[in-house]
Amino acid sequence: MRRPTLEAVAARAGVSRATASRVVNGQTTVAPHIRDAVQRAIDELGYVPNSAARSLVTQRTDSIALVVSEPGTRVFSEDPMFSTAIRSASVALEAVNKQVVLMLASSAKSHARVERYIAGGHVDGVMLISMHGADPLPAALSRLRVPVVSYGRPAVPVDIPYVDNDNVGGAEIGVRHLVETGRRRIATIAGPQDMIGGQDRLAGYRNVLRDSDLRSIVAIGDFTRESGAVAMRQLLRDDPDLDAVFVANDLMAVGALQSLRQSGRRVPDDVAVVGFDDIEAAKYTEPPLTTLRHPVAEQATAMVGLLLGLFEGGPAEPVIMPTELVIRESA
Amino acid sequence: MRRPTLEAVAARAGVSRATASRVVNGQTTVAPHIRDAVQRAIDELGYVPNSAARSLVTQRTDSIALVVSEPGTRVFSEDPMFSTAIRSASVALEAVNKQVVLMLASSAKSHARVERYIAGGHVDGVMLISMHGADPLPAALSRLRVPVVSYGRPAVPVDIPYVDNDNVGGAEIGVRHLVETGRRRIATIAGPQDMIGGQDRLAGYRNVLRDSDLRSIVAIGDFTRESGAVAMRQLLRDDPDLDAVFVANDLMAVGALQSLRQSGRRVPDDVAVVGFDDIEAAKYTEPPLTTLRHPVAEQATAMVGLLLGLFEGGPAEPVIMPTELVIRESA
DNA sequence: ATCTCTTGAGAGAGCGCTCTCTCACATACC
DNA sequence: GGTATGTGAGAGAGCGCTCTCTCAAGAGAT
Repeated sequence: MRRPTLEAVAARAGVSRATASRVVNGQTTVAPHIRDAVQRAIDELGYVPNSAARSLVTQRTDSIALVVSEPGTRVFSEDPMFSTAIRSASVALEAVNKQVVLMLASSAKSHARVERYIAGGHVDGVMLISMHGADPLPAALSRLRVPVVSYGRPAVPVDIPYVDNDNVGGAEIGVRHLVETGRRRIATIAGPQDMIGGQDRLAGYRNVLRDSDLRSIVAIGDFTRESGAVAMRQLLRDDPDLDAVFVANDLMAVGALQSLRQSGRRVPDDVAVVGFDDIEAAKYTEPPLTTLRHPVAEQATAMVGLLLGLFEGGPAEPVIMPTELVIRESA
Repeated sequence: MRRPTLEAVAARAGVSRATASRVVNGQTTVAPHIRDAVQRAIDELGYVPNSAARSLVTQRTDSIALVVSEPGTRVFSEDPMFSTAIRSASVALEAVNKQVVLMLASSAKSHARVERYIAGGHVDGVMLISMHGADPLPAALSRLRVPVVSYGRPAVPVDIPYVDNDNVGGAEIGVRHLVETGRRRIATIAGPQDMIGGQDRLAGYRNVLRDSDLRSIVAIGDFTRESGAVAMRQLLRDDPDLDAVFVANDLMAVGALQSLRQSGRRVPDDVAVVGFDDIEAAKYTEPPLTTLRHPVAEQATAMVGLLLGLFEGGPAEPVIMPTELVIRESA
């Protein structure tokens, strides 16, 4: 016993398939009593349209690919930015009845897979989350003439609308806060330099130090807690007298705090720490973390809006969200 | 200019559509030189099969719904268990060329949406993650005769194979560790009692205390950091002399540690703390958290195996994964 | 040389739906 | 009363694919 078809509904209601289709798709050119009869048949049979058949003829799938170009397995699982963005985007898409197809693209092999899948017309549009600079995906997808939007500015200049926060400006605010509270040896733990976020936040740090005639002290991490801990130890070796550190994301800041504790430094008395992202965990560190907040959920929602706009044929401008300093106890 | 069809490939290769289809689907009953000709046509045209047309006739979609019945918005974003499970399941499914359709089911409204979608035959199978006890979804889906597996034992006794860890046993190990290290006033911060994990871990705690003739001191949280902090404050008010607390997940343990710090308690000297899950953050708390580890990634992979087994018609037994005590500094 | 059997390839139906085209009928206008 | 104008409903094509059925050609058996 298979699922009922539109044919069955039409037969039961005593109308043609075309009329049944009209009712299913909410067209208004159906007389009320006929509409009711069809509706009753639908309810009685438990009819649900076959999506494959529908998208075969409409050439739409009502699905959106959410492609996560994850930098590494650890970050995806641990960094709440990802889940928050995925969650918000999902909710926004569900609100307009689009399905979310989640694709993880970590290796070159999976890149090919994603590309093939998108090319296969399985989805109406693509949302790209957080790719590395060398990521060939944005360019490849943009070539496929599929509507694509990106969470975070693509590293390669490619014609894809995106939503991002003001990474440079945010970093400047954070570092300036350290300068203004009297810190003089301000180091930074930067993010990976093949990621736009990593580059921009480092640029913001450098901008402020240059203006203040302070020396820059840089260690590079990869946005994981572990790398933050390692980088902090290295910074302390390089310059034991540093009195502040701007960390490019909160996850690394958590690791940095641990290293500072292990080295006997008091935060913020000996060393002030400023993070970036304002993840939930930032409230629970010892001491609670001063950090830069940006509206991840709103960014994801805006990204959905951008994509929907693309469907309507509208030209889509990049959206930049503001960044705000949240002062807690670490700086 | 639209995408090339099988028709076009066949024409270019000078064969029939049927033969082209045979090559695309890797059937062996095609002479080598014809197969090569078709393959060349495919490459030249950049042909990709239309999935809608294919699944219309095969009645398969090669997609799996990953339904996350999230307890609350915060947990999904913050608890790395979710992202780890989602990630591992995705990877395992991609390995067998199945697509992952991510669906969040938080409200009753979205439950209906999910049910309709599944009923619509959009997917070949369903993986359910972490539902509440009152969740009607497992029963509803099982009624739809769609293959369903669950991450975590369903609260309602329903015929769905699942993968879980030994929550009761794990909790017992954790609490026994506290007893054996001389703690006498052992409280617990339990998880939500409408979740199986919440219930079972509390049951494990109670089992050990009963055997040891110790009094149980219980506060209930909802698996968020915040609720852990609140619950800990409450426990300290109720029984200022408690010397240990077993917390039903690490996220709440992080909150509990903060409350303990704020109340001036030293950990583990005054109060020992044992968590559950061994999330990455557990290594970075002050002090690092003693907790119970279970293999989330492996569980997710096993769940995929379970579902694939269901497709083959195999009867599927529940899989229970072991839990292991990781001793750090908090207990 | 005739018949059977295997192998490779084509013809064509049909999966379930949408949507254009067509037409019957009712209403309005001169 | 005849023509123009709507309006509601049906007929039927066709979306791109798979898969069964059919058949031609060659190999092997008698």
